[in-house]
Amino acid sequence: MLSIKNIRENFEEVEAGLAKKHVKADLDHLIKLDDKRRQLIVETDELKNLKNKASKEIPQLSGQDKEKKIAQMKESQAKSKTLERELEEIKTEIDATLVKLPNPAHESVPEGADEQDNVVIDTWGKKPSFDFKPKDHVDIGKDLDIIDIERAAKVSGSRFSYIKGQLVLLELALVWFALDKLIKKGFTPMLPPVLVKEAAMYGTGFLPADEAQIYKTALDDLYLIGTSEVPLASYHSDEIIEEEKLPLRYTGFSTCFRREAGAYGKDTRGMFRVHQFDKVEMFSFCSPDKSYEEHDFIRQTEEEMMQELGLPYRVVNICGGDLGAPAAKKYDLEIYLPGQDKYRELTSCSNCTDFQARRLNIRMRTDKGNQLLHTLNGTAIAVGRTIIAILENYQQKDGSVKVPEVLQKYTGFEVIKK
RNA sequence: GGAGGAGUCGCAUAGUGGUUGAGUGCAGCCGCCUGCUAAGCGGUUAAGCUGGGAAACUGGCUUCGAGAGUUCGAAUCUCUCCUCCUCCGCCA
Repeated sequence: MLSIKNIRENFEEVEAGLAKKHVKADLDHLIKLDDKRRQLIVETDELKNLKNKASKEIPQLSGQDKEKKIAQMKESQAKSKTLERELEEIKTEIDATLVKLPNPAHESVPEGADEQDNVVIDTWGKKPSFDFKPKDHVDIGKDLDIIDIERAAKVSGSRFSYIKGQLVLLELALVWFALDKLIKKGFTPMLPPVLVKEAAMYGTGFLPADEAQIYKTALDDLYLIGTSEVPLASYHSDEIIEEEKLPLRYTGFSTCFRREAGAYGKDTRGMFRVHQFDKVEMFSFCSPDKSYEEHDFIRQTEEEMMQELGLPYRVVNICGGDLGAPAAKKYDLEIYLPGQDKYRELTSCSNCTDFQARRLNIRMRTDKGNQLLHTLNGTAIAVGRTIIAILENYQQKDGSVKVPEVLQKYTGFEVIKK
């Protein structure tokens, strides 16, 4: 969320940042509303001041003087209530507008309307060459009996999967691999709740923007998280953190749930786009003047993991029109999938600046007073998609799949085979 | 799910309609005292909004789990909700 103060003080910058996201907002109208709000605050505060004084005087008075004063206050309090109601309405209107405005894009974000305009800034690794026709993960999984999508459809519907046998151990190996690395880099591991209250969804900016993507429970006003970013960000809500403790880094491992509404035709084959998957996530609470450094750190960490896993990828700077509401800037790592002969999104990391911090009320204590901090998130390992990438990139002619070397100490085997 | 109890300024507590601009203790910080330490004495320690002022600074308002209500006036009374605790039931 933006603050009205920020809009007043950095009008042109905010306007430009929103324009980059292809969002048009009537900021002039907002400022007019805020003028009215301030004026009403002055008026109601005067009346409240009067009230406070009177409630000290009244007990000292008696008889007619007392009756008179009470009658007088009755009248002025009625007026005060009316003004306060007016003030509430204006505040509600301002907030309703602000909560819908996305975080303005950073100046280093490329211009553009959609995916087509994202900018590839780096490419790593060599696409594997095969002396046979490579299969996609669906066929590999079926042939080795380690992925069962048909039975998942029977039990849960489309876009679900069973992971079986050796692949289960590969998943856990990936999780261990990520956690080992991140703990060394100062991340505190967390197993967060996967059901959260509405406030956590609003606080992180998934509501109201992405309502259609979120599962909601029928009887309990709780939402299933689409990423552990939600409970990790909310962990410190309404807190003030000492500046010396920043950056505070957490890594959350959780199952994630996404409705994938509006993706009906997309990625229907296999488990690339499913309703449920496991993910190791990085999250950082950071001082505002260091957040772009931290963003690079998170991106580099993602790249290191891909390199150690030996998966060819490219880095994409997401353009303004393709950015979500909370992010001021975002990088995606796209992984090469031989089964599709394409680079596909595997991880992404965002600098949300103070957008989530304002909604969640997370500040840092500095010598110069308290101020909102910045929040950043990045995928460490999106397990499902990483499994796809490993199966397709490490497949062999005989139908078996080699285990990337860095994972072998966790799996205890070197090859997945029949 | 049923029955009770509780939520006050970092922690602990006082406070059942009006001198509460929320007191006291502990802890923290600063100073004094002091061979050292301890003790003692004095001061100080929340957040948000808003007005005046170039600024230093200064005035006002709000916040006692959250929201609504009663009242001229609510930490205090009423209602709803949230969280935690105890007991019973059920359960991985």
